[in-house]
Amino acid sequence: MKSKKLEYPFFHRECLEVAKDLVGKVLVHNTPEGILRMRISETEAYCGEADTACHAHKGRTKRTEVLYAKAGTVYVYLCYGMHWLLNIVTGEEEDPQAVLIRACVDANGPGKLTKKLSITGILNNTSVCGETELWIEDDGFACEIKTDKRVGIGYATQEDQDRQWRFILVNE
DNA sequence: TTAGTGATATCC
DNA sequence: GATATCACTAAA
Repeated sequence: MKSKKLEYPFFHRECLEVAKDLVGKVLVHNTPEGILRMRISETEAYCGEADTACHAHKGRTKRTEVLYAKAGTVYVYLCYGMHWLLNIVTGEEEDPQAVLIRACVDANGPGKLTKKLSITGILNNTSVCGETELWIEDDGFACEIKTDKRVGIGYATQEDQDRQWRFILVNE
């Protein structure tokens, strides 16, 4: 099966669905040095203002503005002063849902992932659809996916921390 | 286990 | 203007 670029309709769905479907897909970054490809092995869903773990849960700010954009928009966030975290906006415009790309095969951890792919804040507010330097491909890879609790969100309510909104690739 | 890092949000 | 916080990593 030939690789197929994922377009707007793929992201224009509920973030839990998108997060699950993104596992096993290939993240592609077209840099001046060449094209980098990495298979996504772990994602997390952040489902809007009702989700206390989501950055936008208490309203729109300068930082979370991007989450309100339309599906397929890239949200790159600098965390702890040194790590870029990569998110893809999903769902309806004006509804702050997003999928955090937590890890790829050969890059265990969101900070390492972005370092390997040369992703920085300049990609914030760009899109993964259309003519851009960053996109996601489906190469027909089928895999088993398991769910788990999200991590690193100790500030959220216990209820939200217990949600199984993390999706992990199971390697056979 | 702990330090380090810097943008953002929230408080004066 | 100042401080507290944070979806992390590396080193021990």
